[in-house]
Amino acid sequence: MNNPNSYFLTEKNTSLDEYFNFGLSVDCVVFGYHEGEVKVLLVERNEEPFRGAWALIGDLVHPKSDLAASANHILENLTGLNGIFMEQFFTFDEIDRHPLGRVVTVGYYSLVETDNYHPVASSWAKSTRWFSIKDLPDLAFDHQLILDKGIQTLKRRVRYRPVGFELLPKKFTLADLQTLYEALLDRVFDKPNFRKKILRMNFLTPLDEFEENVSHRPAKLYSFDEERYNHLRKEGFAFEL
Amino acid sequence: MNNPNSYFLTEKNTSLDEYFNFGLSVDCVVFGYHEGEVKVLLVERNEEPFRGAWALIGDLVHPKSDLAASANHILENLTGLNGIFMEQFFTFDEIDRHPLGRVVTVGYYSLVETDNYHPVASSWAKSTRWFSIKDLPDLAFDHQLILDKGIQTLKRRVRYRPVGFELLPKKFTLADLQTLYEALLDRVFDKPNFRKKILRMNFLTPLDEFEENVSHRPAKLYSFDEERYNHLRKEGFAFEL
DNA sequence: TCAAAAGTGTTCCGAATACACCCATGC
DNA sequence: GCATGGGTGTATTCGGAACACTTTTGA
Repeated sequence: MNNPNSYFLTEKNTSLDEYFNFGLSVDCVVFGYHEGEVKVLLVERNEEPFRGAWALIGDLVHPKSDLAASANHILENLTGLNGIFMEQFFTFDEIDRHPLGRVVTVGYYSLVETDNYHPVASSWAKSTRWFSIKDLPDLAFDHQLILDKGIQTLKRRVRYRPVGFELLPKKFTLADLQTLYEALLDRVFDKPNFRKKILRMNFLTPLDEFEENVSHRPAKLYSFDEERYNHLRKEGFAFEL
Repeated sequence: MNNPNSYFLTEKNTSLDEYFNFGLSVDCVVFGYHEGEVKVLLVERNEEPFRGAWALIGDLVHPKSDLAASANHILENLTGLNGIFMEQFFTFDEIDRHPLGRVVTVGYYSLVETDNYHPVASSWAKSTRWFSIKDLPDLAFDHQLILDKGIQTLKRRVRYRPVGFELLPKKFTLADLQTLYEALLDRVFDKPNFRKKILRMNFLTPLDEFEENVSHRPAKLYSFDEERYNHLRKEGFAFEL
């Protein structure tokens, strides 16, 4: 396959073949939220290279598949959930980033409710574990870099788009939401003001239900108004506060 | 090369070889600004496929090179400028997106001062031309999609980060800056308020120079305070107005 | 002196901030 | 009744929006 008509082979006298030797992979930064902390799902590798090391969930993409399908596949494989929210955030192409060859990897982040998550056994993962993003182990490959960029992306994105829907259970209190935002943005908010601001955005539906078995006044439960929520997801908003 | 230790070859009984058949390319959305309009630089292809069609500036990446280097190379090649501002925005991996094989492309956008730009002859480009983003021709490959995503990225990013530095000449008036923002965000601003808002951000240095040869009161010229500008680039800000 | 665009000041209003206070529940 | 967190109201301040006005130039 030597195609002189290719528009890329400009001044170089090389054959096209030489160019088609890349490997492509996906790496997923799976975020969850539990007990006031933002978590990331990592796997303990059961194979060389980096056997025994913690790593992001990832896989080589087969030329007949694509990134989204591959990412969905491994996520479903590992969490038992499918149709998880997922978004591409960056592509890493350092020449030496992978010991097996020239592998370019595309980073995706996804958001899951940890309550729904049940780890699934897998041949290539010795174990999986949630880590707080404040206390992460050393990672295989350049996964530290990918993870950092993923966290940075999430933190930036949360200011312009709603995120709670994917991370919180169906019913939650305003305090839950506030704690989530505090964890994501790493700061505290004034309770009355947080409430006012969030409620004014109109993407919450107050329910006629309350917390139970708490030794204080039970909090009202809310759910997300999916329509309005998706609208804001597209339009964006500025979460100043 | 059949590596049973690869962590990716999970349940599939395939050899690793099969996976290393991707091509990788870069496509650059080169933005400029001239006479109150945001422009994109396109090339008229001189090679099959899509000979004669307009396309983004792009190239296959050689396995021994990387995305940034390749992008810089073709930009320098085509514009005569190097070290142009450039940022990755999305990766496109549709299976059938390229007629020559499985090519995954990474979109970059860059910002250039059209004043500095001088088109350079190139073997693979019959011609190059600036197009207003409001009046674009049909494009080769899936470049329409890439361009749309690039424009969308720029429009979004301009709200959170300063951009004028790369698009305007060294010295400019506040009206220039306002017109640029109006073109980027596709809306008009109130002059006094725009002024107040921009000046409050402190990234402009007022010069002791003025417009010349205008048939009205000459406007003061400004330049960007590079230090403060880069600081805002990193930190981000919300451009509400 | 007129047109045209630069540049300033002022008023109005809504939203962010800070903080005091009341309410409902378990123990 | 008291500790605990849920939930509300208000006074203050700041910034966005609208708009009227003055200034400086060339023709």
